[in-house]
Amino acid sequence: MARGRVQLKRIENPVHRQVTFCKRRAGLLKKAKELSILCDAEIGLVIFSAHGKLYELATKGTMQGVIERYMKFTGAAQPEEPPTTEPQHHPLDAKEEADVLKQEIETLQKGISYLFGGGIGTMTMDDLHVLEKNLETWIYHIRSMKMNLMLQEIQDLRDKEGTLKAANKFLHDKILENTTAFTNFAPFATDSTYPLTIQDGIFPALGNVLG
Amino acid sequence: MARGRVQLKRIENPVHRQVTFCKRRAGLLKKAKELSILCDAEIGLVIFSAHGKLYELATKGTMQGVIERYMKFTGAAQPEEPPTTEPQHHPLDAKEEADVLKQEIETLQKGISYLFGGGIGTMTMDDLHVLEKNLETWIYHIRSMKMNLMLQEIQDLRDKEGTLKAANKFLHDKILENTTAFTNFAPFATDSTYPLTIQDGIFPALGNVLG
DNA sequence: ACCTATTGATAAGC
DNA sequence: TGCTTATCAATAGGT
Repeated sequence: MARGRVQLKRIENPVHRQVTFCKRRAGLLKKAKELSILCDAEIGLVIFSAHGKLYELATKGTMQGVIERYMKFTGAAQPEEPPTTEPQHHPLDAKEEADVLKQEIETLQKGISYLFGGGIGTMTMDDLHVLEKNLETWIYHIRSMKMNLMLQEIQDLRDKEGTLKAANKFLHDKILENTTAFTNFAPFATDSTYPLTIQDGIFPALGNVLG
Repeated sequence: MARGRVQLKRIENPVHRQVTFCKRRAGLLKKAKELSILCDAEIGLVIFSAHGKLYELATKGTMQGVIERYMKFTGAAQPEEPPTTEPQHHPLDAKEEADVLKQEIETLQKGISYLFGGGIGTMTMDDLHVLEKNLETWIYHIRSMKMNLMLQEIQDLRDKEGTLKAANKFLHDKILENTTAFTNFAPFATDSTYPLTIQDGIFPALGNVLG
């Protein structure tokens, strides 16, 4: 790296090894964060020092989440994880659905309180049945709302696309107009081959899927 | 790093993003290996690309070993080995998903034929139970695939947005360049107030919702 | 994929 | 552990 090449071999001097470990560990964690941010990747990094100390980094969630996702890929069993009982906060920008979501979360909390307050042992079959139905209803609403939010984003992105395309056309027309007026002085206009259009209809079947 | 500083922000241009991902991923894996060798550390590194592909590195043993060691440190329950449910499909692209979808539809049709062919009256409770389970599985897969398709479209629309913004900037710069050269003959250039930018971050919380 | 100008990381030294 | 600096490594942009 600096002031002399480094052999790819265990550093014998314990002081040098410790210093290098600290520096390179920081560098590695930084690089991992950068990769995750720049390229939208989820990264889990676990480092055990020679002495057994743990250093970790998980982008886009928790290390547990990364491990579970990894497990799914490799086909191994997933670690048992208690279901998240804490209501996730959704910092949505003035969305009407946020209120509905909060209401649904309250419903869930009531169910949780009900479950842990009374204790499972004291619950009758009817109680369990009611709770089950409530949970099913809740899951249904959550799924619907997730769908709606995604559909909303798709629509807004399409709107953005339309606006940007219109802006492009406007600017392009301006260049053409200028070219017509000052042909001799605007040679650049003819080689303005920057892509102005993008394929449409990439997802013609989405309507079917979403329907 | 080189030839211009890099913003610590998601790279919008999908081509640049992919290229940078490949390069930096290789660099990160190399750095991790070096740290492990030089400083005698055990490292587990898991990288999921934005498209869902998995890249991993485990020094001094297997990733399973790293995960188990990590679990011991954090005190979380260790993964129970046995029940490998299904060979999970790799991240599906649109075509693969379409094929799977067709196959699932055939499965549904078989179920429908079964239902109406034999008649409900002739079906045993076991038959109904099997059919129910199949339908549940089918619904699950359909929902997953709908989610994936929508996420894919969101991603592609974001990519489109980046490209269009880049095109806008190019055209806008051309106009400015032209304005500088022919100020007296291009009065239009100064009232070129067409909106060139659009707010970002409209859906900052989508990750939470989708998670 | 390969090339090179630059930036970023870091080994030594203190 | 932190700071400085000489030097090497990583890599962004281009071909």
